[in-house]
Amino acid sequence: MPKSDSISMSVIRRLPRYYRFLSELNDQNVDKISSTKLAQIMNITASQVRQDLNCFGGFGQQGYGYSVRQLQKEIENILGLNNNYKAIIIGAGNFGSAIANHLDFKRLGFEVTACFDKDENKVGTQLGSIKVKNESELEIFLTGHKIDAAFLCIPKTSVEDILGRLYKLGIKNYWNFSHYDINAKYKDTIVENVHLSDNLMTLCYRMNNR
Amino acid sequence: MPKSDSISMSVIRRLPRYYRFLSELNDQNVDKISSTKLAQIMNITASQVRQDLNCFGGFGQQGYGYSVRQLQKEIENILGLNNNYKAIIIGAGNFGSAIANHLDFKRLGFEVTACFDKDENKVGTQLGSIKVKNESELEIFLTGHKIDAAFLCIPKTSVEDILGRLYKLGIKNYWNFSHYDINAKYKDTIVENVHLSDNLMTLCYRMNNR
DNA sequence: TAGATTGTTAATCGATTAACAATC
DNA sequence: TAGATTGTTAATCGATTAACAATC
Repeated sequence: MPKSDSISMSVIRRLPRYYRFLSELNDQNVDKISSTKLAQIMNITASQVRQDLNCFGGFGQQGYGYSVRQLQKEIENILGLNNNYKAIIIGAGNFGSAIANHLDFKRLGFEVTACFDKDENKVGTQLGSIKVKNESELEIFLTGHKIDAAFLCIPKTSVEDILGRLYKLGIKNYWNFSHYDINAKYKDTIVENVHLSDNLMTLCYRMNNR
Repeated sequence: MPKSDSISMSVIRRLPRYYRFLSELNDQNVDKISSTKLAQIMNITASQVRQDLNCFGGFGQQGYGYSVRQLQKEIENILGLNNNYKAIIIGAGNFGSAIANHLDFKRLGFEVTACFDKDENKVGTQLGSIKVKNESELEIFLTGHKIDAAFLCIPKTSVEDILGRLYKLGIKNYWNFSHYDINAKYKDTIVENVHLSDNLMTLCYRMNNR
């Protein structure tokens, strides 16, 4: 029963964190929790917890609190984690294999169905449970399969070309590990960027300005 | 000539992005730029550019703009990118090797001087230009070398133990790829977290709520 | 019913944008 | 000098926190 309209990005980016904490509480067989208690654990304010949750509906019960299990399920639905979106990984290098091997995509709303690389030496090798295909097969593959998103694990210099091909084939959702500004080029795309070097520079700043 | 006092995190997290764009402009031999032009390129407002930069000093010249080279250098200093902070990588798995092989630490303010793993099969192998040491050698190594930061590329379950050891040995700065809440346990640490799964869930939300 | 805790409105705080005087 | 563009103050906007009436 979403109230939505338009939820602010600040709220949205906190949802995965709520989900993590609720999953943990659920695993510990905690079955109810108040906004005050949850706020304490997460190190935020109770007001924020209630405001955030109420963007999507009244999941609590006055005088009682929230059902952990129910709230976890609600957020799971809000995030859309059971969509099983079909994704492909572009680039079977270190980052490609890092995410393929360590992330539990199923639980994050995705299923990775293929991986592509242009390096002949990588083609045919195994990336987690899937086999690396030659990048030249991209068009054939995407014509035959409905793919929802692409995870770009290639350097900025390689993005331009491959992005053009992916976009032409209808891919509009990207998880981007490069510094290429996808959204500037293609306005109707949804892009989440992972800027590791920006993150590391921020650490450097904070160390430098302790 | 820092004005500082206390710069907000919003501003700080934008600095690496300014630095990237300025480096690029500099590489293209652009030697002056106005806040309006820079804002255009970066897709933000000119007001924000001027406000942000003026947190640290008056780097521009009225009627002219900013010297690209000078501004890039200023931000480099603000970020502290020439500190050459000594860091160690904990975990020689996919993420450890991904960052070791793909990030140019020197240009990001760091130098990775060692890598540790508890897996006997990984010990002795090469990670980029450094050799993987056994985690049991941690204490000996850290007693002999002044290390400024640790990059944790291990799963949450392994963090507790190793973090206790690192903290005891005086390491207070962390780049953290796990979901372990370092700062909750050790208040006087500086921590930058990389929560890839949170990021991916956000992509899922945005696809689900297009 | 009394106690607890939500949902929601109002107050505060901080961040972004606009405006313009200072000045190169 | 006239034109351009900064540095900075003021206005606006949005996000967070506080307060409390509704209600389980």
